[in-house]
Amino acid sequence: MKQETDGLTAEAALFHALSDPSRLLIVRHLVLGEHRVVDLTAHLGLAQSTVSKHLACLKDCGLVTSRPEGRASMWSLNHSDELLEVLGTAERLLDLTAVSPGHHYEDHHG
Amino acid sequence: MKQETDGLTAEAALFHALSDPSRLLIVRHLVLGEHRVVDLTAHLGLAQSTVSKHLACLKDCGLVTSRPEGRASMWSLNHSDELLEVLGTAERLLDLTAVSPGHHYEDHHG
DNA sequence: ACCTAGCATCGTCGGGTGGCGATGAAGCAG
DNA sequence: CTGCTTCATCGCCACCCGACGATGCTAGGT
Repeated sequence: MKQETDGLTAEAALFHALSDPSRLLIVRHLVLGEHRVVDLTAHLGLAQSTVSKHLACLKDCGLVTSRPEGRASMWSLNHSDELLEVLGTAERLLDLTAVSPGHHYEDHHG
Repeated sequence: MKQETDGLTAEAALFHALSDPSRLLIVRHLVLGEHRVVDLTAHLGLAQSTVSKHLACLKDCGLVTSRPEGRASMWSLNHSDELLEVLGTAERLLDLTAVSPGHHYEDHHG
């Protein structure tokens, strides 16, 4: 029998990982390639401990991976294709949602 | 100019709306069609106030809409196609994530 | 008019979470 | 070895959030 509840929780956890602006910023930055914690720290303007915690959160969901390189850790996305598809579809959904009130819809759908 | 920060916050809010098992369950139930609050209440086993709050949350993100019908409110999904695409891609991402790297398990849930 | 059904909202409470600084381990430079 | 850098973890704090019950409103039934 299929564990709907379990899958639901896992899916909720995945979305939770993406439900924070800082983490989204981290993900978008990792799209560009591997980055160290200190790089993300400088880019986000957050404390190093905060960034590490965010990375741990993303790692728990399997979205990112850390590769040790000397004293540093190189972080990168795990399944960037699917992840970007999720983000892209979400943005499209936002575009559809963000229609200004009072603005009437034009009936040509592309 | 484009407010990246604002879009980020909106996207985070969208994912936040999907980051709760109860809300995911509501969405999946609304896929089947319109439903009243009391129906969802019975289906989820949650208090009516809780369900109303979840629906308000989903409504704030533009994911659902309420249509007044008598004393009741019929709730339905807004952009079910794109929303289902987001959920589907997320599940696919979970499938990829659930596999430990280096160890290819033969047991796939299904 | 009166009661019931359905719903949104408010107040509350316990747990979860993001933010920070401090600490300690691990690796590079001298 | 000493010192510096980088990072993960811990403790703390403020805030957010999901859960509930209670309240009040509206619509339909009698």
